[in-house]
Amino acid sequence: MADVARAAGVSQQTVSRVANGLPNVNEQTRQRVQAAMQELGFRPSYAGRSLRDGRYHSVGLCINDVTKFGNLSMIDGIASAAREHNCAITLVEMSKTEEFSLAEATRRMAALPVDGIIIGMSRMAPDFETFDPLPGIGTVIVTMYAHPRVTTVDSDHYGCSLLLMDHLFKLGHGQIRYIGGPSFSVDEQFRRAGWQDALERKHIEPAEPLEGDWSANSGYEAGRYLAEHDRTMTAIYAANDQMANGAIAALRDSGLRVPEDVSVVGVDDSLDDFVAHNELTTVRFDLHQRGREVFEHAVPEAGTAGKTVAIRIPGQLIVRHSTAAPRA
Amino acid sequence: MADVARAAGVSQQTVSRVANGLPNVNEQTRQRVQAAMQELGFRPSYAGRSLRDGRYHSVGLCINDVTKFGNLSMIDGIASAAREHNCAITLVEMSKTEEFSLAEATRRMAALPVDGIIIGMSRMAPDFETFDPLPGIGTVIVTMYAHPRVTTVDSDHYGCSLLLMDHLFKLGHGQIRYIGGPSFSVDEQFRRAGWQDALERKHIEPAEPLEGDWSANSGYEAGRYLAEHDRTMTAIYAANDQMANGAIAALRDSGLRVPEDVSVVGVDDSLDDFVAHNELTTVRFDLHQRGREVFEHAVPEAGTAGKTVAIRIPGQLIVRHSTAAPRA
DNA sequence: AATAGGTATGTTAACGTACTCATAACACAA
DNA sequence: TTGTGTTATGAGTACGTTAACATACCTATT
Repeated sequence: MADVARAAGVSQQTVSRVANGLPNVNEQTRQRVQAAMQELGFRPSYAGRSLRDGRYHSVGLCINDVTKFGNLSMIDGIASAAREHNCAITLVEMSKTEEFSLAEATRRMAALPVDGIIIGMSRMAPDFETFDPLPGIGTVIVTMYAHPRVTTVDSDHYGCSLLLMDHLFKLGHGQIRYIGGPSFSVDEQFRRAGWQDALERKHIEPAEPLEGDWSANSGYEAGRYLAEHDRTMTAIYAANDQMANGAIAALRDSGLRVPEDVSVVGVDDSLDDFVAHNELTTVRFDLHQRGREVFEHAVPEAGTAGKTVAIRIPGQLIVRHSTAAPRA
Repeated sequence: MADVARAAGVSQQTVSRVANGLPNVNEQTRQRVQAAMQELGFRPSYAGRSLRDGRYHSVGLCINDVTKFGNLSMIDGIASAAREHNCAITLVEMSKTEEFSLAEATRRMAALPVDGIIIGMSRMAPDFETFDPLPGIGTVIVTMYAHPRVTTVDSDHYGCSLLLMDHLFKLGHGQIRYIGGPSFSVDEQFRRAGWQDALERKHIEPAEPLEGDWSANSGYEAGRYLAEHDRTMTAIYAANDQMANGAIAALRDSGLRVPEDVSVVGVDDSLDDFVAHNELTTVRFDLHQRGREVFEHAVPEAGTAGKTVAIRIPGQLIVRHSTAAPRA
């Protein structure tokens, strides 16, 4: 910047004014400075600016595995919210093997150019209870668990189960079999709790839940098992669409029709790109809204700052043709 | 930092030494400083550090739509390469609507804390030919097109077609129908060129290619059309697995067996999570290797810097059970 | 006793920016 | 003429860090 100033025969301050498009610069001077900038290939220094005004215009996002559907949708939602605020995302992917703790994640993120910290907690962190956010920087954890000192935001992974169960109950189903994700997953824990509570509210003893790994193949195996072992089954709730899709394939391979013999529902509404004529009844989450909530609590504009809240964004039931009334 | 120094009764420099774990600090002093840091909640300033040593430890990534398979895999691959170098990713998602130009993308990225710039060019930019990278910062474009002044890296979207066509030729197929992605897509352009060249090398006039939008539904429609209009067809090459999956469903709905009546191949190896018993013959790309190449050319370590290259990373043929010899 | 080599610590400077305040020139009204 | 306001520009400063150099002291060797 000093070089540009010298080349244009003005002060550094005038260069700054031109660079930022501020008023009160003579038109001739402006052109002279711009020519000098061009000449010297001047680019304002991000570090200098940030040091000066204390903002980075970027929000930190720490997740463990980019490719999981939940995390991908997180990036997408936050990216669009960030763009609306003219912000970038500073992404750190934690090693998949390494032990994940909130303290460690926070420590890593705090060393980066971020105005706020977002941590995706897809499995319970060992230090969740005791965790204290760093003072002076907005912190949001994306998870269903509430925390007394940190704002948490998530899609409502409990409520989605209630929506689906209610839909199945209204069709006339009683017992509903459950195919869950891996038990360490927070999403799984809440989706499953919703299933269980919904049944218990109707005084139905929940039948043994099955555990998959979110993949279609694991859903297939579970579906196969149920088709062979549960003759009275009329409905399956798979905790995501991928497993639901696998379960449907298994039922059909076992000679059962969907939905005439067995109804199947999933969660996420993630099949459209992969499966033709997607007929699965599911719950769709508004991931952009979640992204916006997460972003705005992590980087509070003047005034928004403040107390710890726990935000749960409801999903929307999408009824297609994988559900019907049970056989008489 | 000055506050910490005052509280601990030492100089700023000593605080710096403690913060960075440098030697030559008395054990007692170290503890005193650390106590003061704890007390005051000291965190080193990213801006100060960057200003001092001119590095950001982050690489910029500019893409248009996070959710597309190609872009997601880009994030994943680069994230793992970045982590190996103890780097973060500064992600900017360009508006999906806004006109995309390399100059604009570069301008945006250059204003961020990045040691290198990576631009995903999934469709041809209007200024590709005339584009000049900013001097002083490593720039890589992820695309199949080569550029005289910029390093470009991509999975080999041309070669994958040759692999698949060769596989089908060896099984005894002649004419092979093509279901492509949208024609503005760079990946599509090269996959299609590979299909066409492979046929022409065998002196087979390529039959009219069909255009989809990468989704399973578009593959279904194309498959349906082919089943009805091409009685002699023995093989379909769909430019991604999702469309291939749709095409297979269409063929079966039309009473054709896969692979007995028609062989089908795709690209990406992306179905595993979504489809049980995935039987599709396809090409898998090593996205982590691509990520590593991209990263290392964007942020050249001392010595690696230099000339413009064009790197094409070959895919690997995965033969499953959607392909067989044609009917006699 | 003088010198050399190590260890612990402090001082200075520079990285690039933009705010605040000061100054200068000029126009216009009283 | 004097005062008042506007516009264009410059000077000074502070943001937080760390390399390089300087100093002080202590120990071991000659």
